[in-house]
Amino acid sequence: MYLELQKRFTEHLRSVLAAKYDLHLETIPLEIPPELKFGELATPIAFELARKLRKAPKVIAAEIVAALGHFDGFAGFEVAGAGYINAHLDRAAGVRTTAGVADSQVPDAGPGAPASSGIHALVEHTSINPNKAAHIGHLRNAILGDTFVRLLRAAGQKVDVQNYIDNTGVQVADVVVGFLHLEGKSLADARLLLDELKQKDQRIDYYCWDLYAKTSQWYTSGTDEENEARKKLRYDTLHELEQGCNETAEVAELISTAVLRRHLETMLRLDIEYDFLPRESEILHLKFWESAFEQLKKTGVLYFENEGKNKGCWVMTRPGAEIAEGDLNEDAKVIVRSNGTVTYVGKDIAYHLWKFGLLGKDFGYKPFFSYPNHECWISAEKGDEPHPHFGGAQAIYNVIDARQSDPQANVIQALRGMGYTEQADRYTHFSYEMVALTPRCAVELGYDVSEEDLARPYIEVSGRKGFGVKADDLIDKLIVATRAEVDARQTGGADAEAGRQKIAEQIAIGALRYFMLKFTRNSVIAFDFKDALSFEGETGPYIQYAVVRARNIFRKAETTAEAELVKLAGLAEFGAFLDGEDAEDIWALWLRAARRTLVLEQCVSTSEPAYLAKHAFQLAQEFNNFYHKHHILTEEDPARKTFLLATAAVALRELVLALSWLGIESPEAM
RNA sequence: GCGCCCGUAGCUCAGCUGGAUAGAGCGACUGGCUACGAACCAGUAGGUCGGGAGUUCGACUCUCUCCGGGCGCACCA
Repeated sequence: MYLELQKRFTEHLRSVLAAKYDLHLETIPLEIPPELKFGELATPIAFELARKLRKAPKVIAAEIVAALGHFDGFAGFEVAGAGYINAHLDRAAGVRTTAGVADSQVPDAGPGAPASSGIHALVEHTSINPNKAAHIGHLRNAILGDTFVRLLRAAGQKVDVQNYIDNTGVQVADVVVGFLHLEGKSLADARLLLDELKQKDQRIDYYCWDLYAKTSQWYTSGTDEENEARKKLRYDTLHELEQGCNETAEVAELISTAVLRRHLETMLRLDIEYDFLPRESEILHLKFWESAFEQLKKTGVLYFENEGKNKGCWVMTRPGAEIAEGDLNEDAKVIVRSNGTVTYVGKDIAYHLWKFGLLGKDFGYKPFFSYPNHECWISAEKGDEPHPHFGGAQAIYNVIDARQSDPQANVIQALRGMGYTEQADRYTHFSYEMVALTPRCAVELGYDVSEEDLARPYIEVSGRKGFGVKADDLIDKLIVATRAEVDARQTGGADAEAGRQKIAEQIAIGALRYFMLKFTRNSVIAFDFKDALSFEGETGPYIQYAVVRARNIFRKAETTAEAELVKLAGLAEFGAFLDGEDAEDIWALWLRAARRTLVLEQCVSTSEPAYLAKHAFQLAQEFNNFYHKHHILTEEDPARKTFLLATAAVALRELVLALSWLGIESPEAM
């Protein structure tokens, strides 16, 4: 409702300015006034025009207000302060629109839907190296990505979710080295180990977590001579993995696939699902690079360097670099090494051409992991038929941490250089800062923390060092904590034993997801159990609790939210309930509820889910406030009771919807 | 050396394309449960928005500079 009125106000204002001053402004600054007494919508446009029109802002504002007249949805306009133009909404009309059934549905491609609807988007997130357990840093990635997917879908976009699997990289090679050479095991042993872990209900990703840390340490723990040999072993192993069709690669395939399954299971606990898992092995074996290389040479993005330190390499100019014609660019990015092998960025360019459907090649597809409602596919050299098709998206979003912004910029630069400017413009590096541990948390976990690290505000998590909090451990810990709370409160009555575990899980996941989403993307999260295990204040459970409170009202009143909204529509007159000191907080709640579409559009256009997290919290806060002040069930005036019930109904509807966009369930009881 | 990010209340963070008196949560202190269950609510204290200069009618927001912290800048992935 709010977004719609905002647009109408802007349009009307624009036409007034055109008629009155012959001014044609592209954008008109709007703001939400600091207090409700100033109205619900305001513009400081008069300040801007003061110089141009050689008049005082107050005079201009008054002239504009006079010209605005009256139109639907607005109660009136006024000049305030030094020249603000404040718009007061027609509250009763606003309530009617907001309560309306049409507005309660997820905005689809229709009137009022965001401009971005109808786009085919591709979101890549999670992308954990399949050589160890997922940790809290990966959780931030996956939760941000999954939430953004939900937001895009809510905005009417068709979204494919991809999780890129680097199954032939050094990280997997390291675990294989550890397995074959450090532990002296074989391919047959790998099969045995997987069976054994399965039978004992143990986690292969946990096993690899330790092995990876051990191997990483092993590379540098011998004599210089030994270390040299170990390093060689490492690169030989890596090449065997890239090559494929050998026993080492088979071990890698076995272990990495098992770890990958574990990652999918971990993410499923958080309600995170994927459509497709493209793997690096297929990008290599299906020779994606060869096709990309031709295009890159043809368009002149890549050139062969004949001199300097990059002699013998195919290189590209870095973004922003200004090199005079004919000058040697030593700073160029190497894409093909002098030995003919391609670098990571090169492979990434090929992969991204595929994402936009510009490569002229496709993966093979095989089903890999079944969700209740759909199948997740994985890349294969020779796929199954029939299969869905992925790639060929109009817009892509890569959820990758901020440290990789340079390589990401290189890929975008390459696309632009090849003439794919539209695609480059719709390529979003959805970057976010890392999750680190507070020194206190690290000590608590029993890690050796140096004096130097103790003095820091936070310490970076490192899979290589085995330093971090594993995702499943954290989830387990959260569930234990929420279960204790649920039991202490006897949620659902003394005999509701069965349901309590489910509720505890819903609350635990809600707490975790909200915790990862409340921070804006570019702030480093210094992880601490105290904060993450908190269920009070600005947390997921706080919002879930507001939902439960609202539901309890309808349960006790023996009615439903939907029925009460219909009843409100039948009420001839309720404007009186929206006026006066006592009603301000009620109107504030309606107004907040009406801002949903605006918030959604903001989140999508800025790639920032945190705004929705904040919106949901504020909505819950205003509802709790309302809940406390106005006792609904004892209200004697039937019309007012209907109005109050409808208010709770809208709050409930909006809270549940906002939580669902955040990937958080709304429990029936708490 | 070059590039990016951050610095706002004791702590953790919001602050939309510059706009009205800089907000929230936690922590501290005070008060409120025989209410629609207190995972809640009300109140108090707490800020030279890292320092300085500039642009502007107006700067937490833009520019420059300095200080402090973090992360990138491979023929590694």
